[in-house]
Amino acid sequence: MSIYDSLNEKQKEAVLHTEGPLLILAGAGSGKTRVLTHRIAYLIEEKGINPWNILAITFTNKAAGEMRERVDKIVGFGSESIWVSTFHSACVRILRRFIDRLGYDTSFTIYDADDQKSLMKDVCRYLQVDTKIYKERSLLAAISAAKDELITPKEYLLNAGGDFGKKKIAEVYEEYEKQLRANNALDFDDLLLRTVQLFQTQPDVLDYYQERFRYIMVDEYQDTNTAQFELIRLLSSKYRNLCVVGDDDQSIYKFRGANIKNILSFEDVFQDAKVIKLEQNYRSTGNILDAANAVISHNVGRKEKKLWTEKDAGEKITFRQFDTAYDEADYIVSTIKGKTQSQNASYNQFAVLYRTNAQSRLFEERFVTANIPYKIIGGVNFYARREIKDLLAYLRTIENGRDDLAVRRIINVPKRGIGQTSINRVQEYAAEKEISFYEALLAADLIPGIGRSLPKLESFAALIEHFRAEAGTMDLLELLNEIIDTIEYEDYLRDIDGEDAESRIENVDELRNKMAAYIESCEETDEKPTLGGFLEEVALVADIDNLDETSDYVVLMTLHSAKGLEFPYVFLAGMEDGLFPSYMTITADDPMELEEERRLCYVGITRAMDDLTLTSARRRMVHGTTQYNNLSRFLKEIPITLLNTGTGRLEEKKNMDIPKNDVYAKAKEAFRTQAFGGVTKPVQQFKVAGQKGPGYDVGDRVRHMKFGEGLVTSITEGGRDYEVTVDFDQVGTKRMFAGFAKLQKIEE
DNA sequence: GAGACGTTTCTTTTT
DNA sequence: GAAACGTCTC
Repeated sequence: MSIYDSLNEKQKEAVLHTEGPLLILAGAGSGKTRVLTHRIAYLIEEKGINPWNILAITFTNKAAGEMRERVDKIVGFGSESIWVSTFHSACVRILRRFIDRLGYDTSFTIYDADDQKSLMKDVCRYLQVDTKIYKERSLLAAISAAKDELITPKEYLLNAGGDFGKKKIAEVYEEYEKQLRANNALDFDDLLLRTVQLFQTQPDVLDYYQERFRYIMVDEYQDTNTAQFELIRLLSSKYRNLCVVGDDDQSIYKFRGANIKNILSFEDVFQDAKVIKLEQNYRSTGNILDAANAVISHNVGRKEKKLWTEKDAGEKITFRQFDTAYDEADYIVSTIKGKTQSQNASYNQFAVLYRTNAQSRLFEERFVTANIPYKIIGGVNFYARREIKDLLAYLRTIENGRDDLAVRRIINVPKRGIGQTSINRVQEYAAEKEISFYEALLAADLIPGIGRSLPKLESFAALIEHFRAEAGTMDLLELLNEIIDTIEYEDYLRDIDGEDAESRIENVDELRNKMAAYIESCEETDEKPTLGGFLEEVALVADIDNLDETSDYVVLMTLHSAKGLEFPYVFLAGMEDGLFPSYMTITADDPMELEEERRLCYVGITRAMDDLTLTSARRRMVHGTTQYNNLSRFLKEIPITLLNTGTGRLEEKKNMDIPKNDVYAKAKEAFRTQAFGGVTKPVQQFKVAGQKGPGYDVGDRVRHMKFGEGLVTSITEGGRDYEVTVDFDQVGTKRMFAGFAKLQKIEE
C-alpha cells in the first residue's frame, strides 16, 4: 500500500498531475497541505525530480516550517534542498545575491512599517508637504498600492493626468524611493517589486532561477497581489509546471493588494490549466459546515462550490449576547475553564478569535485572573517595541552605515545631549555633500555651526567605530551584549520609565534568546551566522510564526491571523455590526468590501473542528467611548436551526433603552466615522433636543419609505437643511437630508 | 536640550 | 485610552 492510497480521488488527481499549470480550488479544511506535501513527495520519489528543482511558497514562515517538516517525514531525505519559503523571504534570498545589478548594495536593510513612517516624515518635511492634508499613512498606503501593482513613480505621474492630489503623491513617491535607495534600504513591497524588476531586466538571472525552479507550488494563492503574480508567472514561464492552491472564499487581504482576479482568471492566463476542486471537508462537524456555507452563499462574486463532510452534525453552534464586553470575556473564559474540566480538554485546543487586536486586552485581563495560560498573537510586534528597535538600530548601524534612519534613532539613545538642532545641522551637511548621515558624523568637525556639540558627535561616531571593529572579531551574541553593556542600556530603561522598565528589560533578554536561537538554527543548516542574516530574519517574522501547537495555552488572535489554522473549540467574539463587519465596510460605497468581511467570517467559522461559540456584547468601549452595537448581520445569515441561543431565537435588544447622553456619544462617534470615510467637512454643531428641528431627535426611532426602521444617531444643521444620520436595522447606517428623506418618527 | 504638560488623533485586518 | 504631537518652561 502506498502513501497515496490515503488520499481521496480528487486529492490523488491533484498529486498525480505534475506537468503543466494546475489550479487547485481547495475549500477550507479539504486537506490542501496534505495534497501539497504528497505532491512534493510524489515528484521526488516517483518522478525522480531533484528536490533542488522544487519551490514551494507559503504565506507564513510557520506554514513553511510545517510543510518542510511534513515533507521530511514522507520523503526521508533530500527535503532540505527544497526551497520552502514565503514570498518575502524568497525574494530577499534572491536579492541578497543579485541586487547589485539594480544599483543597491547586497547588504541592504529591510524597513518595517515604523521605519517607513519615519522616512515618510522626512520626505514630507523635505518636500514641504502639508501632512494635515496628505497624511503620511495615506501617502504610504498609496505608494504601497502602486508598488503592489508594479507602478513606478514615473508611471504614477503619467497616470495622474491633471489630478493634483495624484501628482503630489507621485512627487512624494519619487522622493521616497530616492531616499530608500540612498539609505540602501528596501521596504516590504520593494522586496517583491525589485525581484520582479531584476527578472525583467536581467535575463541571465531569470534564466538561472527558471532552470532551478522547474516545479513551483504556491499556497494561499487567493491572497497574492499583482507583483507576486508577476513573479511566479516569470519564474514558471519556461517549464510551466506551476501548481497554485487557493480558495477564493478565503481571500481576506484585499487591503494589502491581494488581487482576487489572480485566482478567478487563472484559467484565462494559463489556458491549458487543469482545475481541480477539493470540496470534502475533513475538519468540521456538519452543523459548523452548514453555517459556513450559509454565510458565504450571500456573496456574489465567487466560484461556486459547496463543502461537505462525512462527519456527524455534531453539537449546535452556541450563540450568546451579553450586556458588556466584560461579560462576554467572562463567559468565554469561564466556559473554557469549564470545558477543560468537564470534557478533559487541554488549553491548546481552544482559540478565541476577534476582528480587531484591541479586543484582546479584555480577554488578557480575564485569562490572567482565571489563571489560564494564554498567548496573544499579533498586536504590537515584538520587534516593533521601542527597546528592541533601539538595539536593532545599533546593529543596523553597524551593518549598514547608510541606514540614516537607524543612526538617527540611536544618536541620542541613551541621552548624549545631542538634540534636534545638531541632528538637523548634520543632516543638512550630509544632504549638501550628498553623503550619508553617518559619513557626515565621521567628519563632524567640518560641519558649520556645530559648536559645542562636536565632542558629543565625535564620541558617538567613535563608539560605533568601536563596535564595528568588535563585530569583526566577536560572535553575534557577544556583540549584542557588548552593546547593551557599553551603552548601559538597562540603566537607561530604568531611568526613562521606572514602571515598565522591568518588562522592557525582559524583552531585551528575549532578544538575546532570539539571537541565540538564530545562531542555533544556523548551525543546523551549516550556515554561518551573520549580523545581516539575523537582521533579515528579524525583519520578516510574523507574530504567528511564534505559535507553538505543542505548548498548552489558549490562543487569542485576529481572524486574519487564524487563517490556515484549526482548533477543536473556537470562540468568535464581538459578533456585532460596526465591529464585525466593521463600520468602515458597512458605510463603504463598494459592496465588495462587505463581501471581504463576510469571507473573513467564513474563515473564522471554518477554523472550528467540533465546537463553535459566537458571542456579542450590547455595549463596549471603543476609543474611550461607549458604543452600542446591534447583532452582526452575519449572525442572521446562519439558519436559526443550527444555533443554540439559549432561548431558541436571536434575541435583539434594541438601542431604545440607552440613556440619552450615551446616545449623543454614539451619535458623535457615528458622525466622526462618517466624516472620516467620506468627504471631509467642517464639523457642524450638534442639534440639542428640544430645539426646532426636523420633528425627531437623536435617539428617536424613525421609519423611511425604502430603508425601513432605524435609530437616529445624529442630526446636524447643513445649510438650508438638516443632515440626519440613521442606523437602519436592515440596511445599516445612512446619511441623508431631512427634506428629502421624509422620515417618520415612530412613537413608543 | 530636556522634561512636563495639554491636545489631537486613531484602528480593521499584516508579510 | 494610548500614543504621538505640539507648546511651554527651565
